[in-house]
Amino acid sequence: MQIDHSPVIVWFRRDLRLKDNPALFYAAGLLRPIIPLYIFSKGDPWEMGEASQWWLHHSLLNLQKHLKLVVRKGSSLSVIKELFKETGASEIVFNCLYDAEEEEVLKKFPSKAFHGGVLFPPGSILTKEQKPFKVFTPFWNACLKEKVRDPLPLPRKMTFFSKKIPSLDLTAPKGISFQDWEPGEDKAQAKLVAFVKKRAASYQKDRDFPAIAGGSFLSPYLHFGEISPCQVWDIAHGKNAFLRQIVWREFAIHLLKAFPYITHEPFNPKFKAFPWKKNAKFLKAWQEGMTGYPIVDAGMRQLICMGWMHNRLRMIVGSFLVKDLHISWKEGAAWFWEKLLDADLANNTFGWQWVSGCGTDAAPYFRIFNPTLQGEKFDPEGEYVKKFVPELKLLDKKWIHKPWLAPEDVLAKAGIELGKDYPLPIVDHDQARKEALSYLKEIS
DNA sequence: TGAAATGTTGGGGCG
DNA sequence: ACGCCCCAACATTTC
Repeated sequence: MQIDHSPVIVWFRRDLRLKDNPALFYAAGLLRPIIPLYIFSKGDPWEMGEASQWWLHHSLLNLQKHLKLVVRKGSSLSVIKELFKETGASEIVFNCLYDAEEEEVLKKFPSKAFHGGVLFPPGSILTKEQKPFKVFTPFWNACLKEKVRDPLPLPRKMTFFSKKIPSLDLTAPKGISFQDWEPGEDKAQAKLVAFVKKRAASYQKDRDFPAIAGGSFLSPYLHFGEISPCQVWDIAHGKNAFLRQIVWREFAIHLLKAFPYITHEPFNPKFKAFPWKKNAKFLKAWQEGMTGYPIVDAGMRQLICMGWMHNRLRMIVGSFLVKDLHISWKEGAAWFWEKLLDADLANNTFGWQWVSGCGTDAAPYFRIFNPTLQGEKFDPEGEYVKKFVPELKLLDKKWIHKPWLAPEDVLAKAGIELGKDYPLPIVDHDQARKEALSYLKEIS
């Protein structure tokens, strides 16, 4: 019998790990030379934002330590075609992202796709009527009834294609760096273990308070596949408050697969008529964290300096953009896409449609966050605000979430002149809220 | 994973 | 002691 020694291409995308990587595990099991490939895909309509590019760069460097990664640039289809020709490869394998590109690859090349990045393949969790779930809780309950696959170990033996073939050098994106983060599979694993051991038990209690490091900080690792949801499920078994969040991610992925248009259109068609405002000045103030509402500004500034924002703040700043400034959720989604290390098309789209009330299982439109009350409830000491809005550092906690109401002498003592050291509110929340509610009436 | 507006109740001040 | 009123505290409805 003739033994097949032709190489097999493992196409890495957002599964930048060795453990629990079904495509890689399969390829290793073939006992044929592996060509690990990464493509900087040109012409991608969702090209990565600057923060994500930084993360990706470091993740690829990390992956390169363990594999002979071939790095190319171009359209994925032509790069793959070229590589088949150059190497005599007989097959390409990958983990699905459920995008249009991979469907083309499946059609055009001998290939095999795996569901390495999800708990369950999109389309496999359905209602009794065999339709996608549109409400989270029933989806969650349905997931709990299913068995999540066990994580795969490291492939025991991998042989890499030995012939030298062209590969681009990785170059760091310029002028950007985040010290709070360490990309890489090992770090992801360590973070998960530390979280489950030390903080998962108090997650439910702590998760809403941005001054407390109550979360897992796994989102960028999950986005780039340095850790898989199955690994999380396995280790965090039974920690349901936390696992719910993993299932929100799953829910968003399944929804985007079922309704791909939601990246650019509201799921609820009534919202097509919403009179969104174009206001460059307000948008800029929001982006820079200069709205005059301390909790909003703290969140927006955390995003810029950390490439990440606390979940509670994502809701608050989202609500503010959409319901106080009346600017479209798409502008918010675009800014998050640019600035988040964990920017994820499914999560980002879902989150923004949720907060603006036009999505599936969305917050009802009239559920409008009051930035002052949210601040007082979830950052009662003002620690979070003071960390990211240092010009308010000396202000008493009584006024920290509403400096425009503070008496003159209190402001003077804290060294703050409103309108100079820190902005006055760019809109009046109460009035903006009423305006938003009247727009709702118009469209419903 | 909200908050404002409106309704209800009950304690206490006061004539 | 009694009724009246005020309003805080809580509950319900509405957006």
